[in-house]
Amino acid sequence: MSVGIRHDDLRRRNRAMVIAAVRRAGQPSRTEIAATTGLSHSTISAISSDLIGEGILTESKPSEAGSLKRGRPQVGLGLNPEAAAVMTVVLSLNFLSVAVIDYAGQVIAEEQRRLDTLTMSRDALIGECTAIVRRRLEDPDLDVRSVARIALAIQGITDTHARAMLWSPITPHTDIAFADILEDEFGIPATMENDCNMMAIALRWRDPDRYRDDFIAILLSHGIGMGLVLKGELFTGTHSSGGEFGHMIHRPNGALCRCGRRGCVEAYAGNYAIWRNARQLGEDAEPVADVSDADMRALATAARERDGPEREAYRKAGEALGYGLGSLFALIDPAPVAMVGVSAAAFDLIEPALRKAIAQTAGGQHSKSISFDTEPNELPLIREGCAMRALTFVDQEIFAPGVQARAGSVGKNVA
Amino acid sequence: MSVGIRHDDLRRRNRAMVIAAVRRAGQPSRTEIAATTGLSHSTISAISSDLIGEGILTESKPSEAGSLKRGRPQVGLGLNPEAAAVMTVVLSLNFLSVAVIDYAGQVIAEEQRRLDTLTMSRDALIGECTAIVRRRLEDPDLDVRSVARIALAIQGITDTHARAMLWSPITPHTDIAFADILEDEFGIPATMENDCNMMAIALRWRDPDRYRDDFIAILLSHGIGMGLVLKGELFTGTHSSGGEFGHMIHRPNGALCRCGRRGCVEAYAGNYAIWRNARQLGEDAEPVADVSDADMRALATAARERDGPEREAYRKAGEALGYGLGSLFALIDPAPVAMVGVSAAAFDLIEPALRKAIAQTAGGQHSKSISFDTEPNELPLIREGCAMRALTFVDQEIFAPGVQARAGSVGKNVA
DNA sequence: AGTATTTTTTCGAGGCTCGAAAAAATAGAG
DNA sequence: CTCTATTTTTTCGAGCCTCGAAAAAATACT
Repeated sequence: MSVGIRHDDLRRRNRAMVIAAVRRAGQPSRTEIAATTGLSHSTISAISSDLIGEGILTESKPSEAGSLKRGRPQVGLGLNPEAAAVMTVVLSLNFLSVAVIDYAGQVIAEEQRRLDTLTMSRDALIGECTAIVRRRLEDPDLDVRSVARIALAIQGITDTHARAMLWSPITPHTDIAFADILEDEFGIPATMENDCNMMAIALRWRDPDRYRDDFIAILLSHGIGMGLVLKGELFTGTHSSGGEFGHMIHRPNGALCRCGRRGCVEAYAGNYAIWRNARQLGEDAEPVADVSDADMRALATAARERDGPEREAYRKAGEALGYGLGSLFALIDPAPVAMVGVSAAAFDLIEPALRKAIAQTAGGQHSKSISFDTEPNELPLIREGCAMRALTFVDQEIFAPGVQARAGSVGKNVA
Repeated sequence: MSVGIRHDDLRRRNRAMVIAAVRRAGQPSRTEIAATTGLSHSTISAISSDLIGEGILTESKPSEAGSLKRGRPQVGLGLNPEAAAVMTVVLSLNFLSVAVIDYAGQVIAEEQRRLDTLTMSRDALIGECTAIVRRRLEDPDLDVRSVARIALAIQGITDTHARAMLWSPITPHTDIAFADILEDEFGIPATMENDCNMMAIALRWRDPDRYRDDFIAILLSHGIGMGLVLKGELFTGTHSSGGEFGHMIHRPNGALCRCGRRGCVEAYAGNYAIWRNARQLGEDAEPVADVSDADMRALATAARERDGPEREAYRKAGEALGYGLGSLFALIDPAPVAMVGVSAAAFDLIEPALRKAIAQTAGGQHSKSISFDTEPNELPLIREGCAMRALTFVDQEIFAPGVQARAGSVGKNVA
């Protein structure tokens, strides 16, 4: 059950709030912070004075040259880039990418590597990850005083506590406790996140007007993934990262899915499924391991040129996505959707069937008003999401510590 | 965005916590409350002294005669039944039921009425509701000093803010702002809740060990409804009460649903659907308006006796529920399920097909371990849920007031 | 140079929680 | 029957925290 609020929690929470306000607003003045947080000027003054003294925030002279106003000019508060750094590690099919990011959110170093994730041994996969992290940490060019947090992201299922990868399509191995492994190796707190959840977080930071309290990010890639923000919080399953939209059942006993089951949404809308249908291989055909982005783009071009099996394949994908979204909307009500990944570039081919299908569901009552946005490139989004997740952890747990972790409502998934 | 914590919020929150602890635990001593809330004995002493002085709590001599312990005996704290009262109004098909409940949760008066909800005019329906509430409020036998809150529940869809019924199967009329109507009429704060959500809340109070942080209540009745608790909070849609499990799509373009669409779970598992299949009327047959509980029980008996269309109808219902649950579990991970309503009494007929279907979904990976519980009688559950919801509102908003409602995380759905 | 205006800091007041110690209330020992 | 050990509850002063009001700071306008 929820736990009492101690007197000392007060300061901690309000510190966290000031830091969060600065991270969101960019260069807010103390007065602006007071307005958005609802705290008094005196309190904000005291807290920001502390934070500046601790090197967490910095004062920056009025950024705008056009200071037309009369009185004492506002002085903006900004995040001190040198207060800390975080590292992101994104592990995707045959590709490993890390970045070091300063406290203000700027990338200060990165490194990428191709690897054969599908055939690598478990130890080799882990070894590559730790090695690349070590290289970045030991880079003498980089004055990385303090990497305070590492956030990993992987396609697939992670556990609720963001400690381990439970299953992933990019490797045959399961249950790898990446967070613990990195923490043991480097002594830096780490979390293991789901890629689509990070996409959702990144969208929220990129465009808070459009993606605020309720929205959906769907990854249209080899598999189908989803990141869901509801009521301002990242939605996760009770045991796992959850939100396995791609494995909702579209047609009982339908097409063969990569997961071994039948009729999943992914078995109609994943790249391999579109490929399979376009090649007319039949719904029982074994899913191929990978379809290159170039091949997918060729498929889309063919579908746009003539009415053939390619176009029909995209129609089926749209239908599956539409019915799936309709079922999802029956549960959560409609919300803006961002389509991310290679096939988002072919959304023109998918959309008509999708809208037709969704209109036939209870959740799609006002299907006209549901807005879709597309973003073909998922990797930058995932990286940004990881960075923001790691940075907000630092904001809260390192720069505003003091609340003992108790049973109950600990660790809200604030997106 | 979230708002700063003011100094005076502290006391309010801790007051609310003490009240909540007493409501949960029954007759806890101050020492026990200190232990569960994590606050110091001094604080608990001060707060409970206030609350007793205000007539909200009462001291009760050591309830247990067997006070074997050595030192000063604990004195239990209880809710003062006279501190307030709440009223519940449950509106279901052809039936209206109200109850007055004291602050300690005991029913002190009730009244029930049959009506023909399907054919009544809008005004007549509203009139019946206000009339029955007025009779209870004006009852001279009852010393109802202060009904502090009214909670209504109805089958169907309500809005997120618990103000209005948006749509309900029990009446052709839509968008009735029951909460506002009652508030205007009687000047008592009211909310309009979804029946299945109230079931979920009641289950949590009845059996907190089984139904704690994550569970599902499914109403198997004429229609199919769902109440969902995730991470300790009632799950609602972004605009409506949400959780329209019955209208997730089971088979695209499948059986005709009462909602006018095709292939919804309800079109296979609702009473009318089981009836239709048992009578072999075909999937396009118009759903009947009502099937009596007696008829449903007869159907179940027939299905148990011989392998015929009745048994097949229950099998199809199980299959639809199983695939639906599988899709749901793909999103939220498996959780304990309570089946409520007439057809829960026929769960033996439903379960085999349900388990078989769920085992074929991604969400049902460990389908063996998913536990189902049945409760044939929904009405008492709904009433209890309403009562607890209204009482916790009183706990928080009347007896621990002081936090201004701002934009942001206001009104958590604590189940 | 003086005044108006806006932002930020300072300072005392009032609250809240906490820990330690005292007070209260009982069971058991002699 | 008295005294001691034990447990619960209250009391009290200390230490923080936030707040409002007033002062100080920094600029534009006249």
